[in-house]
Amino acid sequence: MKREEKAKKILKILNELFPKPEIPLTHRDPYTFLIAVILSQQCTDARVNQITPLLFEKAKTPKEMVKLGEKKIEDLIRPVGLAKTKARNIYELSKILVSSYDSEVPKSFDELLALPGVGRKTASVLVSQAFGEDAFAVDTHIHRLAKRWGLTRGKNREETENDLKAAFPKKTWSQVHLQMIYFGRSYCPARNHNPADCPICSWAMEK
DNA sequence: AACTCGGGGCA
DNA sequence: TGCCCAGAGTT
Repeated sequence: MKREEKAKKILKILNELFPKPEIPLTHRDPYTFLIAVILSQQCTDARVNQITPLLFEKAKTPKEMVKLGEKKIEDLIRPVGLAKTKARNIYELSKILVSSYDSEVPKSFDELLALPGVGRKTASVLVSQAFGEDAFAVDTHIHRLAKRWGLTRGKNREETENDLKAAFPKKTWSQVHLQMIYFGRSYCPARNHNPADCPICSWAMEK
């Protein structure tokens, strides 16, 4: 099957299964979204969702976070793992936002990348999901699906990102990114995956 | 590009 | 208990 044809069929299935994917509440405010994404690093959503209400009740702006202090942050986020590192990053990052960005979250990939605790993945998620830029944030989940669907032969993230961008129309990138994450959770998990039961792998998977 | 790091999940 | 893995940071 030709790539455009395959991508079209995949788009159709994703749109049927996840029409207009809902952006979770925390995503609407860039600062709390950024913090939630950092907390999600190497951690399940369930754990993050359990602690964000408590954290944001205490501090939901950079200024309040700085005031709360590193130690208190660490105590509040303990269940997400890597609490010490994440608390330090969140604290330092919040100080930088206050001092250099007028307490706003910067909107460019490069500025985000320069913040402590923000790497390629977190910066990509921010620009695509909070700031509406057309982007893919390739993490292992996205990578896994792209490989299984034969959309990339890539071994690294960069290559996968380029292949996905080539496969789908630009204005769909951010939405497809979200849909792929939801699809991966429900139909195409990392483990215990049976291609025959997956609405896309069942026909798209190569050999 | 390859390695390190701290910690979660799972056998 | 040990192996694997995600994602940031470092070299």
